[in-house]
Amino acid sequence: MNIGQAARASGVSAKMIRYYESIGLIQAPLRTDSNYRVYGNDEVHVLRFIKRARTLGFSVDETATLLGLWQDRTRASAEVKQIATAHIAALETKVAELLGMVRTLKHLAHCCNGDERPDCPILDDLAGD
Amino acid sequence: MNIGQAARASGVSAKMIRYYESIGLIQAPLRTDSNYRVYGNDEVHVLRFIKRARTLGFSVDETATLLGLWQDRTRASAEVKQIATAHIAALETKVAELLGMVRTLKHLAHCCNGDERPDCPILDDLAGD
DNA sequence: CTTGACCTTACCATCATTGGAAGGTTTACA
DNA sequence: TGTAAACCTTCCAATGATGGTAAGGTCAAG
Repeated sequence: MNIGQAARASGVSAKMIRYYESIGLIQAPLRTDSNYRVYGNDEVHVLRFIKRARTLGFSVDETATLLGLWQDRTRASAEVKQIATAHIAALETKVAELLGMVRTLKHLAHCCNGDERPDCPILDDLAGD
Repeated sequence: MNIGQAARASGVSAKMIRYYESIGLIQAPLRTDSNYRVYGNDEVHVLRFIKRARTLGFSVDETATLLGLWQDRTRASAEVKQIATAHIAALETKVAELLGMVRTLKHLAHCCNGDERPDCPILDDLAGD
């Protein structure tokens, strides 16, 4: 399988596959005589694992750790759960932050006439008035 | 006022003040004979405006637009409200995305024993099993 | 045999921010 | 007056994850 086919099969772009290889997240695959990377089903499986982890918001570093645990048949599920739980907490912190912004902005937008007049509580707030 | 004092007065780091100047978000200030930047209260006010806009999650580009509107006394508040409203929508989209991740992860974490055994529904999900 | 679709490496850009190095200036204190 | 600390200056590099592009080699179908 060429890198393009592996990309289509995994949902990870060829560009990112090369990048993941360059940072050591995945192993360098064998090459053909003409220097093309060659992938098999196992590699695609790994790429899909990575894709899914990234989709769930895990950083590449966390993904590397999860990948290591996945490939370690003697891992304790507690370790995985701990990473997931910490990630959930980080996501919830982020959500709370964003909701704080939303709350403030909604209040300001609600107070703003939004017409042709220049008076604008949104700008007043930004200016600290 | 030196850049360090302006930084302390505005909450924007000296580093970022120089950066904002370099990208044209703020005007280049006067300099002393020894080439030090000199700021006054107006400049600090602008920096605080920028700081507040960034805190509310506006991009630097959006901040530049808001700054322009702030300094245009004939602006229509509708224009500002439109930007704020669009930004609220973007934030809410992001929140929904994150909450989707949280929902999935909580479900998986709930199903995972989190003990010394290797069986782990979290990894199984990531692997696509 | 040519054409188009692939592959390769090697850069550059994004976005906002931080860090550091190397060197000049100002201030405070002995 | 000397000096050391705390400033300031510019320039360059890195972050994280990805997209883009350019220059060149390869493969497969017509």
